[in-house]
Amino acid sequence: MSKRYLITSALPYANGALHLGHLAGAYLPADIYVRYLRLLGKDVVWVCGSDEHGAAITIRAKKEGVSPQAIIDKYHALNKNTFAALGISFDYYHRTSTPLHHQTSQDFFTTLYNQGDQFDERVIEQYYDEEYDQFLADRYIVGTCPKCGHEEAYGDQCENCGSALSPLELINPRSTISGNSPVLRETKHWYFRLDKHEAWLREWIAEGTIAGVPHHQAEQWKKHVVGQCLSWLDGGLQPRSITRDLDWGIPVPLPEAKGKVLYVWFDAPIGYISATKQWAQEKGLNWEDYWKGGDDVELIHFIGKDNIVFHCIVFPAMLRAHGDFVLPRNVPANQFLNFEGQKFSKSRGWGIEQHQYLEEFSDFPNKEDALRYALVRNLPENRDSDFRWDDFVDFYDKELADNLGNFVNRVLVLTQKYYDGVLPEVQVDLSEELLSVRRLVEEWQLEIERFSFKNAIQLVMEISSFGNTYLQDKSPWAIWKTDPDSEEVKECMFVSVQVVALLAVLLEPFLPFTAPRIREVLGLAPVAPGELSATLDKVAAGEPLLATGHRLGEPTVLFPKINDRKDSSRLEIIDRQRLKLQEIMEAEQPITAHEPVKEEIQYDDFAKLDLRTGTIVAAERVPKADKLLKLSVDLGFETRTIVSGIAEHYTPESLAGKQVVIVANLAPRKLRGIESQGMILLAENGEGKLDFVSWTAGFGNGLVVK
RNA sequence: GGCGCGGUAGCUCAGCUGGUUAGAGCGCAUGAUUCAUAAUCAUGAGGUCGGCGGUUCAAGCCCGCCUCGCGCUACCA
Repeated sequence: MSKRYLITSALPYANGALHLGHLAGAYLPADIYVRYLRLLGKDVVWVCGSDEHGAAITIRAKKEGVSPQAIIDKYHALNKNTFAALGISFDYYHRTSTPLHHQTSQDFFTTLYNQGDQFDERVIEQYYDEEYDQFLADRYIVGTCPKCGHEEAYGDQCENCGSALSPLELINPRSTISGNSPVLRETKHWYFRLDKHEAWLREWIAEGTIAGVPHHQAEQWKKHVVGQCLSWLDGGLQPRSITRDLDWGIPVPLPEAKGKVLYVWFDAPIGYISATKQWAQEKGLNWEDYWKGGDDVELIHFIGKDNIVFHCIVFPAMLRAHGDFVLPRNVPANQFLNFEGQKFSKSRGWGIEQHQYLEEFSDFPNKEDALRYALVRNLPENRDSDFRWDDFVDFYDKELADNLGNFVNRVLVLTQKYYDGVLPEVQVDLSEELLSVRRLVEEWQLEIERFSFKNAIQLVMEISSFGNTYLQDKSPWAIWKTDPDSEEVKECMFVSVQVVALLAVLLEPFLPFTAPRIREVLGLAPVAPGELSATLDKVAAGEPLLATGHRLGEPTVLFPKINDRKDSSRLEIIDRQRLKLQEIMEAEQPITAHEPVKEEIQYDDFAKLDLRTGTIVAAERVPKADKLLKLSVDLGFETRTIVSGIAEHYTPESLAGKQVVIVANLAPRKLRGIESQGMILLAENGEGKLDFVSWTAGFGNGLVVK
């Protein structure tokens, strides 16, 4: 029996939009993996959906004066549509507010409850709002933080100092519903006996075995995942409360639990199950084949690192407590993506949300794949990484346009020119010509199966690079000039076209918008499920992907460059983003205006510097450089040529006669082919403006500054 | 405070179980080339692998201490 793959991505919480960090964390990697599996013709289902319960949603609804239902409807639709627009190809995007999910969660609870030993009942004291006659969830209580004195700390956390709190710790607690001081009252809650699962969980995570029976290869899990889990287990597992006094959520299915709902963290992962049920129902399949198929099922959870403990400890414990369910074979959690060096922050406006990207880049060609590529190239697979617009531009221009796009284009153009787009007949041993490509493809497959998508996409680019190098080595254009019937040229073009055809398949998981366009210019239909298997076989056997006589389509530009001399429109889109960030930074400047003073040095360190007075006698722009000016500085005893990166701040004409201070003993350095013999001193303020360190005219050139 | 993960070329990052001269891309320098989206190709410069100490015939990879970043988690109740 062949394996079935059950893939999940963390359910987005339906009270807000998702930013690029979320996309890079749990959705894009999963999409790549799932598309890869489908290309291999595997039996795979990928589920996700909106997580729509919890106090945060009711509070937000109250604040905005709308119903919780309105909130979740809005964000469910937004997130679902945005994912779809970015090519995130879930098999099912469900939601936890559906009756099916409620029923599934209640059944799950009841099963555990009926076992008798999975839950504890505890009566605890909790704050109660007497005016509104209800218990207050942690988030409904504010008060003064005992650690930092912040007066608006929530019952679960102080947003000022970040410390985790319990409502009982707050000084002067008040209800956010009535504003009154709440009173303590007894209430009953149910606790999941996580502690009873500690032993097998440790073995499962550390060894990858369950009661000695192999389940997965523990060393294939990411280090930070295993590390954090073992750290948690070492701290000892405690029974965990799974119910809340709240009116928004899934009612606890017990007669004595009126007014109580399942804690959102309990029902959310069950959402994976209900989503699969719904999908299977609509497909006429049996959901249990995927969740209860034992060793035939590969369950993979894609999440961000904030969710590790939940998906590696709590949810597996729930699944095993329930019985029959499979456990995740791997949880390839990603770390966090930062944005231009800082964390995404909605309140600061720092970062960009997925839907916002699509809107603001609406005029950017191939914007979906441009974003996907920038993110894959920089996935936080093993540590936090950083999204920068500079990288976005570089990846797009240097790799997508110059390497990949240009390769495809030159192959197509040459083949059209020489053979009217029809593949010539050749005698060529592809397994020999494409030996290195074959190795790269094998490596590519291994990397994907190790969840190393960053490596995998770079291997694809190496194949494209191989193509460029191959073309350059053969230089068919040189041969063709004298011998248009050359066998060598035919072979070269035939082989090159095979590489393009291969790229179109390998790229599909990463660039699902571009891959079909390449197929189109090759005269092929979009790639079909399972086609990768056949492709890999052909590559291994040295058989062509496109045969002699195949007719290619007309070449088109896949990626028009951002830095394009004739068309600045794409650069303008990027520049608007840069400007936005600059404005945020400037608005915040006054608070963090000064740079920290550097490490202490000794007098001798200072004495090494030879600073001299000088006068700029001539200045001119450096050709082909936006920022550089070539300056001639009179030091009295000699005139130095100094290249300085100030062209964006000063015109050459304004500089002649300017008194400056230079570093006279700095090692010379060539910039844009001109040797710069020193460095001009300037100060830079918080807004990036510059000013010269100067001296009074007439005092003298070449004098030592100390 | 404890624990986990990370700190590798100017920048962004690879380096699987310790093994000869530490890798890639970008940037920079030099040269070649012109089919192509001013694209491509070759060559080169550049690293005390966060710091100190230790184990080993041999350490970026192992151990200890320190330091910085990210995260988890406590305590002083």
